[in-house]
Amino acid sequence: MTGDHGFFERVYDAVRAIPRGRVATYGQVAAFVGVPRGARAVGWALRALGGRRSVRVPWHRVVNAAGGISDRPGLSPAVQRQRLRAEGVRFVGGQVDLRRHGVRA
DNA sequence: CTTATGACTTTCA
DNA sequence: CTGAAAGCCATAA
Repeated sequence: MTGDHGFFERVYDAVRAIPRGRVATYGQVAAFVGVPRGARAVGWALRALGGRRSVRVPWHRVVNAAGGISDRPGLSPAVQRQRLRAEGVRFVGGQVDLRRHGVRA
C-alpha cells in the first residue's frame, strides 16, 4: 500500500471515475489529472497496465479524440469495441459519438 | 543531460 | 477525406 500517488495512479483513478456506458478521451483524462497536453502520457500509463487485472481499470472506456479506438500492440481493437458495446455504447462508423457517450464536464 | 519511443492531439497541404 | 508533420508529456537507456 503504498500511498505514493504517482502519475500512473492518478490516471488509473481518473479512468475509474468514468461512469459505465460512457467514454472519455485521452486528452480529457490527461486534463483531469492536471496535464491537458499529456494525452500521450496517459496512453503510456495505460500501456503500463499490460493486462494487470489486479488493478481494475476500465481502460476500454478510454478512446482517442476522434472517438475511435487506437491501434495497440498485442490486442485487437475489436475487444475494446465489444466491451464498450456491452456497456451500452453505440458505435457509428466504427467510432463512438462523443456527443452522446463522451464524458461531459 | 541527450536521445528515442509511444493505447495522443492539432494543424496544414 | 487522406496524409504528413510538429507539439506535448512521461519513461527508459
